[in-house]
Amino acid sequence: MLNKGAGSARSLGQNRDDVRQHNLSTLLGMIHQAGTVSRSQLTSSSGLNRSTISDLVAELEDLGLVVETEAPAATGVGRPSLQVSASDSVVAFAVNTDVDAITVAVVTLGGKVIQKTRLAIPNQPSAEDAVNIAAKIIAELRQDLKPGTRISGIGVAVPGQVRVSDGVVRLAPHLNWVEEPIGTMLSQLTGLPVFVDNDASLGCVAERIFGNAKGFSDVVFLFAGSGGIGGGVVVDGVQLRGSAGYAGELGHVRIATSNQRDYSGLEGTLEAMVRRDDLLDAFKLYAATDDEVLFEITKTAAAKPLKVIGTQIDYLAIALGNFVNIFNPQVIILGGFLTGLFRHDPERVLAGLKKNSLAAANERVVIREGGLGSDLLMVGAAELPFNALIERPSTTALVSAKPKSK
Amino acid sequence: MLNKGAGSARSLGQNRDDVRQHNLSTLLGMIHQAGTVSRSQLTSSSGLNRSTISDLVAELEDLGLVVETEAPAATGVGRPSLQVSASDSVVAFAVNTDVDAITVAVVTLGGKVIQKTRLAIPNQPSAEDAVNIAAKIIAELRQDLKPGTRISGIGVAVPGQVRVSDGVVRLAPHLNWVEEPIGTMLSQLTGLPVFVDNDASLGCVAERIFGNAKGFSDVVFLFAGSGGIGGGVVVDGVQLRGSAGYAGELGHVRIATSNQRDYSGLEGTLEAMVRRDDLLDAFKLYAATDDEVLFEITKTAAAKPLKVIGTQIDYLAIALGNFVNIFNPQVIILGGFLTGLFRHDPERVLAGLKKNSLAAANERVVIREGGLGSDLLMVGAAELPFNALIERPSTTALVSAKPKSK
DNA sequence: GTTGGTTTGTTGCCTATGACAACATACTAG
DNA sequence: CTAGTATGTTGTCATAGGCAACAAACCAAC
Repeated sequence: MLNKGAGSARSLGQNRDDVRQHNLSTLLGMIHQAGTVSRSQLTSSSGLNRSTISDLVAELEDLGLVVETEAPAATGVGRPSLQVSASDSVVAFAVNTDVDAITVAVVTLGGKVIQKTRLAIPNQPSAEDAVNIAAKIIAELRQDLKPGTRISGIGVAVPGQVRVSDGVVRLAPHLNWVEEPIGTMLSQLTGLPVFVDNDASLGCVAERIFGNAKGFSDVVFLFAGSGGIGGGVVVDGVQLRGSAGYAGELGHVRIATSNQRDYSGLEGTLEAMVRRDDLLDAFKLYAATDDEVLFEITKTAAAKPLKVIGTQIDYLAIALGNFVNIFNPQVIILGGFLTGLFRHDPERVLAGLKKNSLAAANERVVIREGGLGSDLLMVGAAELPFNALIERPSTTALVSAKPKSK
Repeated sequence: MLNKGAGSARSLGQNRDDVRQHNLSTLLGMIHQAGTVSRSQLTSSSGLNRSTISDLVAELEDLGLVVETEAPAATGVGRPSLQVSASDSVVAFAVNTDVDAITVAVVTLGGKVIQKTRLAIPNQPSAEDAVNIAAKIIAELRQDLKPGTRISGIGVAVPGQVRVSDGVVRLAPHLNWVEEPIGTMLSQLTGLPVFVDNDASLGCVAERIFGNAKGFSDVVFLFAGSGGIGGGVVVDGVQLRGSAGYAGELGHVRIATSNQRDYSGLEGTLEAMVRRDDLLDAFKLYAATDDEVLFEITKTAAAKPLKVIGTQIDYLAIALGNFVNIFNPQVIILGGFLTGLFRHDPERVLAGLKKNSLAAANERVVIREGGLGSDLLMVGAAELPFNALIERPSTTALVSAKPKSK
């Protein structure tokens, strides 16, 4: 029942049946991303004929994936176009196994988080504990789902390196997990398809589809929290995964000659030079929520913290310069306390970025804060099972919410 | 007549006609890459039906793009399959505008270099000079083409940052070119479609299709010469280009805290820390061919050069570690004098790579030397017009070799 | 040589699906 | 209420890949 990650099917020969699948997939993807679109919009942006759209949408409706509704507010000349929405009765579970808590959410195909449960955990949970807790919460949430709801699967965001193909966590330093096959474990407990990926990659996915990177084809995403710095990259509209799914480890890119180490033991990396703990030390805070850190970074006027912040901004700018030279993105999304560094002195970040990258590559790049807040990872994780569904709308099996009460 | 670079058509809706185009394109791509394949191989690797392959190949033959021949040496049971080859009468011109010479070649659709002319230039040529010289050589080579030969266009490899979309060289430090629209210029002189790209990116393309990265979907390519260090990346089978075509500037990635600058003025970058001139100094050579440098690096036993070489190896390893963390490639291809550094002490390179990257990401990566030698850039540059042709086999116009002698 | 087995090429027919055109429908504008 | 416009619906058509049957070209064994 364990599923492969969003695969990268190289385009070979194309049977005629594939056309239908491709078009269904494309339409469902558009509807998923937009939440609600009119049929005429689908017609123009897909380039297909009106009658074809009609037929395809009808098939998606038969599959129970989308819902058609009358035009709500009639505006403009001509007959109002029918609105097509992703069905709210198709959902995915999103799981985030963090150091201090396990969060589970129910996300609809339209991208809305309709339920969220966060269970604080005293200490580093073992993989087994984490999976058991997640399975328990999922079972409870599953009871509360409306009748008729169907589940496409479970997406898990893990702060560590994940072999996407089979859902094995290779190394999660903060959780102290090594070679944990949590995909298989969770799949066995729940009977649902499970997909696992790195948390930052999923944050990137979420920002690209529903957040501040929406509509961009080349995106660099950086997120910094208590667990270090993670990254995600979208290249030409596709999430960067690499040959085994470990690509995009932007926090572990070496940018300085230093023996400071990051949480994975690498020297002089972005994660080693830009540390939340160093900020807390400077603020003389010994524990703080992310919001408190953000507030302090933005507002502080004391000399010592300002120096630390300045140093971190400069290192961040070096890393951003590297990423601009490597990826030539349209937009860079910053999340976590990197948002604070950017807010503190945007000009310094931009100046450093320019200094550390080629003029041609940096001339159009824009830096933005992330736009999804606390739902970021939930939305991103849910994309994993949804992607599988969108890739094969007519053949992907959905699981009924309440198997017993048939 | 100027053409856009190998575009990244996001897959929208698909008309039924597109299927035929897609399949023609896929087959022509396979034939181009293989040089010669049997029809049965095409059948199995495309997944299409025998009869469909028959029909498609016939269409490609009608278009004059491929040639079918009887099975040469009958081997194995069963009826021998017809062999399909890329037509030798379809060619592209490849141009490389380097600091000290302009090279022009004629490359066949099968990837063979059938003519090559290298004209040494005393000093940095202006863009205008370079284009005029290239146009002149192209005109001469065009005279010598066999009657019936058709030209798909011109591909130009430039050591600098190129806006691929319209063939403008934004900055080529060694040539001292700024904002030179050489694509348009050369197109006007020759009447042929012109495509321009960065030389290292094209080297990567060449290695991926015909060289030591053949068959890999995730490749990092690094080339070092007298002009500095350039890079190219293949992600999931697709060349990394970025939003405007400047991606893959791997030589300008900052890896050290240093005020040494590279040729583009950036501090502490790979290109700044791994310099050919530093090696020449250590060898007490004041001018040397690439082969001489390679020989010295591999063979030297003197203390001072050994130290320089060791330092450069360590910096190279840091950069490679970064690229492994970022791209999780299957293979890294080294070209130019980086080949020498690798040959000098492969274990040191590999150890440094491991030290500077995550275990999960580096566990399967392989480092190889480039396999194409002096034809590298010619083959790579020719890929630009060929790619345009392969993308649209039935609608891309080919130009006759001798327009006058009609 | 002959026969059987195997693989591939060719041919004619079938089917699925997107395009198209004609018509119906639902809105705005005046 | 009429004209104009944009969209949905329906039936027909054309196209291209699948398929099955047959032919062709090879090998192996006797």
